[in-house]
Amino acid sequence: MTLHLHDTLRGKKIAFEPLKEGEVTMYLCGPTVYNYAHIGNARPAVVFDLLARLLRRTYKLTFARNITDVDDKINQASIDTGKPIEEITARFIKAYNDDMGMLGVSLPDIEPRATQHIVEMVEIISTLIEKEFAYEADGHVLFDVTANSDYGALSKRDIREMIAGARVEVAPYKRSPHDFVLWKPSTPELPGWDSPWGRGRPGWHIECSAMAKKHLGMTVDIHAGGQDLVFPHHENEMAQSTCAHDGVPFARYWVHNGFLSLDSTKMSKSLGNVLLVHDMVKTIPGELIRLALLGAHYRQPLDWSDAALEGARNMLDRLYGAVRGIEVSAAERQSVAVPATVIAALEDDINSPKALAEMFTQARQLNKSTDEQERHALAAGLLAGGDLLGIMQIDPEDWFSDPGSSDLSNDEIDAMLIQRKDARENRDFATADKIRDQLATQGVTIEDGPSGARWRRS
RNA sequence: GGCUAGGUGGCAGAGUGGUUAUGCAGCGGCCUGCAAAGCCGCGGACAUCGGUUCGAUUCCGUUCCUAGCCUCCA
Repeated sequence: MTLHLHDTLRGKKIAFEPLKEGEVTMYLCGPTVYNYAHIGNARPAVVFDLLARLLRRTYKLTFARNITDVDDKINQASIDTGKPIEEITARFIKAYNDDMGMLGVSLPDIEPRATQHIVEMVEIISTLIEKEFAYEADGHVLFDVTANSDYGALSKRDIREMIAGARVEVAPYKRSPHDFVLWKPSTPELPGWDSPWGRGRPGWHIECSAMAKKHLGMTVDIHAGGQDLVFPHHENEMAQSTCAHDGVPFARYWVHNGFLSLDSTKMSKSLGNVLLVHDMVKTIPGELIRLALLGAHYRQPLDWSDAALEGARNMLDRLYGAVRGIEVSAAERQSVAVPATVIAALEDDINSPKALAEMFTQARQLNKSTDEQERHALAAGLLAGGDLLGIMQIDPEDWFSDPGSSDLSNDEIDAMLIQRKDARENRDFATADKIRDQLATQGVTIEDGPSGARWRRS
């Protein structure tokens, strides 16, 4: 099985072939840095981090994830807080990378910022005007959607129908209601750059076209993002780029992740149900959040809840439980093969739930086996699979003994276990069970095995 | 209203034109001093109504429902 991806433009799953043999370029629409990332923002970061890991196994990958650091919301945040824009963006870029890092998301190869690509944006806009795909009106430069016959292909929309159903008041300077802004004037107090059309700032969509071209070339292999970006953002990017490049395709595969809801409702600030990753990682292990995000297929809707998190914890308990007590060196887990079934599942359009199911199948084989050599090999494979998925990244003992907010220390637990061991050896089961019950009330479970007792927190 | 994606067992969540998902929960058994963990086994599902077919949860169409988009948004 080779990698297959669901391509939004073609509307089906397609065998993946990069433009250049052995090399892949991928562009992901990253954050607008005016606030902390919430759990919904984390989904594409995690999903496409997994895709990047998968691609790096077989290709030389160049992965770009942009930063939108010029935007009305950022301007508003600056006005609201009285802090300079640069201070706000710098702070939230760092927070974003730190928070995503806690979820096992690696940094991309390139992290281009919009404000550092104004020249390239102006260049594309000029080209579009020259080729008569764009026009200047009332200080703005707008893209003329009627000049692009393919407009609407990505989001499967018909411009004529859209015009009929338009709900928004149309700016008077637009020739057609769906023409979108490439460049707009800026006021003296807002960020702005000199351009052939006066001092102004870019529209939202143009940055991705400019940065993708500069860093990855006219055609990227994979363009990724959230489903909500399909229209208008990606539709517009595609229109700009293909028109500026005389029809050269902009992206070979468009992949979009589904939405995340929170307890079956949309996350929104007005409802006050926004979960920030920055806060969550203070009390929840990052890889637990990551696993919960990978628990559903990336294109499916995912409902975030305590139950979902609980389910992920059970899964990690089972996986860690399987490899617990088996020593696998770091060098070994790096060199050993990831189970083929896990790879196959992931190569089938990033089917992470299937991949996890295969991990459990291997875990059961491991639990079943009494042959130490076989157990060791299965554990190593399981850990290698964990490395690919970005889970099982800590020592199993630490996983099961993390004191968290408990006021009972690990040493105290060990001491109680020694007392219990003595009691058991004297066949004083009443005392032994009393100790076990006492620990149970504090969330510690004892597991007696052939090589003595071990414990875990639940 | 339009477009897109969905509706699977108690819950989560894959998949398939005829045979086991997987995890949690439940039931029975093994193991254990008793438990826990683990192992073995069991039950239980494919929204609705039609159609195609020897046979459909899987393909086609209807209806109902849900989510996203159509305006900034992962």
